[in-house]
Amino acid sequence: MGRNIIAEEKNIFSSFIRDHGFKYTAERNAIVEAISSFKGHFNADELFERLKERGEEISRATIYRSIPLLVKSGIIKETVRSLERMSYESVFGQDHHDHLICIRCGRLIEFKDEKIESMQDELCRKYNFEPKDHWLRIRGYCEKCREKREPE
Amino acid sequence: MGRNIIAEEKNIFSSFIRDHGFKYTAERNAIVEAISSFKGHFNADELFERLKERGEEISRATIYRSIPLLVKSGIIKETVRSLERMSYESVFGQDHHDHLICIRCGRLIEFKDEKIESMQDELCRKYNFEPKDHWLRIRGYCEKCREKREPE
DNA sequence: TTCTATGCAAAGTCTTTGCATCTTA
DNA sequence: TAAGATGCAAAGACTTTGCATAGAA
Repeated sequence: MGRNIIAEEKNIFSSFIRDHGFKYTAERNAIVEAISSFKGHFNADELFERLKERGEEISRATIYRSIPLLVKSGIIKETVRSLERMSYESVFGQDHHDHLICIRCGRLIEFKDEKIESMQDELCRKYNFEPKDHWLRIRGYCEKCREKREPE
Repeated sequence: MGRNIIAEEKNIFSSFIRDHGFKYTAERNAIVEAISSFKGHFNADELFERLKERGEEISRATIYRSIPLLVKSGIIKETVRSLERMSYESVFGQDHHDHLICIRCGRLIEFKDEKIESMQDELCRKYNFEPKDHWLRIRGYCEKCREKREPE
């Protein structure tokens, strides 16, 4: 992986673990590395499989137990959960983006809009709220589906 | 229930059903009525219980089978409850709003920002996307928690 | 009458948990 | 050595599905 963020992620996670009196195990280390190898979203099962590909047989129980820690440490965050299962993405090393989701064909269009983001910041100031993360999904009909729109 | 939207919801749903060659059953009617009685979010189980309270014993299978139809007909939409199970809300009879969510104390601040919404519309035009609905969540620290911030 | 809907129970999918064993600090 | 962590397998929570029967159009 070309991302040199791995070191940062490892640092953050291992500090988090130790600061809370937990233990930084080989499994947890492998999990952070595997997470860093994802470019986009992943779910618990995909993480399990990725670890397997990398020769690390870590039980699903451990994966599931590690996810809340990863989220709390700040290196991953929850992402879209439409009809699908919960999925996650790295907080570092990726451009933030939001989603347009087509109701009909399920197509997912990623976008990033600076103007919307700066208005969000402005809104937060109004509420004296310190934003850490945000999540915008717009559901509707994509270009291709606008015409032929009918329930499947 | 004070909402006189029930008639509208029933109309929309029954039209949807009949337009697609399905059948408008007593169960489906009871389900629309129960949905109209919710003020906010609800999930499949809460819908089941609400029906029971109203003296309608409708099987969970039927509830689950009806939800996609309700969504497609446009009278309810998915909403978000973070780590919890999927939940829904009525499309009518409620003000749309988005959320600021405090990471520390869980406080939920509702807001509506016309400027952000109109920029979303503009963005959709750029992608030739026809928006039907959107969700914006901003996670961070609320006024009260900004100072005393510490991981739980 | 025909085609769809319902309920039941069984099966599925995803996630969590108890417990014995192993590991980190 | 003590407090945690892991893996396994079993249990849970939520949702979907096959099938026989009931019901709407």
